[in-house]
Amino acid sequence: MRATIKDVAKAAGVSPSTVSFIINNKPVPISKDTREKVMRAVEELHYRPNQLAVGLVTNTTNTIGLILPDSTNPFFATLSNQIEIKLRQKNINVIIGNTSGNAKITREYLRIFSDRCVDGIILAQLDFEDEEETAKCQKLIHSIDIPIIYVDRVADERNHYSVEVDQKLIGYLATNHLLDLGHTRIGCASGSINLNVNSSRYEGYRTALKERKLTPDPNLLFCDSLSIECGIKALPDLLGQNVTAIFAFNDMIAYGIYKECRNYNLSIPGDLSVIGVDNIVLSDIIQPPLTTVAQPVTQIADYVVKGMLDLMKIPNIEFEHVKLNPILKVRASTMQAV
Amino acid sequence: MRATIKDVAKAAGVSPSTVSFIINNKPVPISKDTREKVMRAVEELHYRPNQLAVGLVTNTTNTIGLILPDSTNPFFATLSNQIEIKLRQKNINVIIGNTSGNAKITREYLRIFSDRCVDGIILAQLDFEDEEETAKCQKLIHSIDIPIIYVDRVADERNHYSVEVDQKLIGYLATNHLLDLGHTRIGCASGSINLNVNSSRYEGYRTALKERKLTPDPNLLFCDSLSIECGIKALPDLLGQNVTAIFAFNDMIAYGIYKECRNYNLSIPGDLSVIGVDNIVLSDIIQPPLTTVAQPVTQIADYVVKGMLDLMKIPNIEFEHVKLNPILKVRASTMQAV
DNA sequence: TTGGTTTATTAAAACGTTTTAATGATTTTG
DNA sequence: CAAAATCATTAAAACGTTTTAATAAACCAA
Repeated sequence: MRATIKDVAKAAGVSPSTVSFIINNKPVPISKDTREKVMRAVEELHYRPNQLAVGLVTNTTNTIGLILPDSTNPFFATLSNQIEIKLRQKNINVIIGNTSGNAKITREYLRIFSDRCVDGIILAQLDFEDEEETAKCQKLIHSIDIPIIYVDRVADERNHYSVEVDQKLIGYLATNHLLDLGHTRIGCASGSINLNVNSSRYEGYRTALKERKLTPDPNLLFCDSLSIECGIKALPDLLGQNVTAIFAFNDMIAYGIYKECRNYNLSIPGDLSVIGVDNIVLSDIIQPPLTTVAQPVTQIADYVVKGMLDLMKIPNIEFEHVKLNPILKVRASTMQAV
Repeated sequence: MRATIKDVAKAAGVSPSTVSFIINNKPVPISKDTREKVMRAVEELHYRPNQLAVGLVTNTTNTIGLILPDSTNPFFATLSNQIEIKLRQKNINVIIGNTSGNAKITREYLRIFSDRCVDGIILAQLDFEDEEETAKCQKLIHSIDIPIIYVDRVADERNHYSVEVDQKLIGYLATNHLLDLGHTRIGCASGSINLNVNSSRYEGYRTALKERKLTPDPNLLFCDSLSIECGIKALPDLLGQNVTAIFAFNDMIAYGIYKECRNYNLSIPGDLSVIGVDNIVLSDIIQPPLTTVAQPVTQIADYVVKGMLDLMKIPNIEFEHVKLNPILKVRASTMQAV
């Protein structure tokens, strides 16, 4: 049986209050003698406060909830890992909820985390196929009154603290790189275009084309999901449109294209240039190494954690909207158009 | 402000007990009328029970803690993802602790999870460099009296429920495959040999060699960590020993070897056969597709979840020790020795 | 000495639930 | 019709903490 504060109190011959004051270092005068007695009892009984009880009375749990689409995706895996490590140093624990990008599950986790009295929530996607669903989530977020930070996949709203990467710029950088290499028919392999991430990247793509007086061809946009399968499906479709390069909206999609290129006996970048987004660890290892637009994960995590700590201190602090810049990593999957 | 059970009781004109009985479907007679009044009040106030309070009195939190070395590693990412999804269906949440394979952090998480009254702990590594540290962990586990399941990286002990993959068989299968192809000087790129996973795999390797009357050469064992870096370091070392094939103790190590082979202008499998362990998603996409020994992640997760649910129902149920078989996936990174 | 501080400690309320035992009201039974 | 049984509801204790206000003892100044 776990020792309680009463057990400690009894063992030390003092009251529970005294024990509480001592273990929490409250600014209350305590005689040297009792302090020692209590500390000894704590040691001997291996006493540790029950965090449920502590949470109930203090109304803080030193826990934050992290809601993300898929921790299997290396980008989110790294992000959540970094967040966890940084928060642990502040004695804050992380509960994770994977939503598969599903609005219902997102709401479920919002409620669950709220029921558990987390001190804050980090939300990595609030933006769904169905606008109505998105609205429901927003409403819920508003009603559960917990500090919240949006990260990475940010909806268009200014009522929350947010940390994001400039998604348009991602599209712009990727497309510009391909244009610089002389490509003009550039396919896009995207996730659902109803999602902000994707539409923003696509917008960046269009901007880059227009700057060079090129007209974006809507047939060059293939939409599915941000996964390997998308790449596999996109390749034949886009080849049919005679593209010489593909802008994959993330590295996973690019991997799918790599895989399918083998079936078509196409060489990258000889027959097709490919550029991705995220700069997953393996993109440097895959053959040929993948040119990609990196999102500064560590920096994101830094800002998110900093923001969360601020928000926990001063709940109605003025919201910041951090926007970070992506970085183009040129490797060997893109080359001059012939 | 969140509504409490008292608020609901007041709104419905009944006592808190009545509300509690109703929302928890207790086998207590309740008039149709009050039931309706209460349900209406619950709806209107958006009442949801505070889980801290519930946990405090019921002594269950519907939470389990998952302790693993590194959720960034795709194998563990998939494992934890699967576990989370399956447990969510039983209304159980998962708290994750990443330890980086560090015994101190492991103990810290054990204590934290215990403080939070998790209903069970799934522990994916209990086996460290330093035996003393391992012992300390064991002792701690014993003292916090919470259902626990060991998974994947299991220490040599029979006092706990465990789910693991036959690690010796992994080594044996990998080595046998290379031997079948005519390789005889086979290097090993391993994580620390003091860890059970690695020593077992190495033992399987030795067994396979001996079965063919070959003497294992200790110089062919390179030890570092189960990461890309290990592969990068291992390659020059093992090439110095004139190996024709390398058994990488996981796929990440194999990726490191792939990467480094480019610097040495070596072709896989032409100049060097490589086999990995884990069958990470990307191993099928990397060029050449990696031959590897797969661990049945989904099955592991199934057994772990099943075991945990059993254990939560009957804490002193007889311990099971599930041992699953690995599966050899032959792809294109291994070929006949010349 | 008296009364005011300071020092050290504690009793008791509070946090939001569940659960046991008690209480009334109603119905059934003999 | 009284006693017993059933039905519907509630009061109060409990879970393990923190925190406020109260108490008691020791010290000090006038």
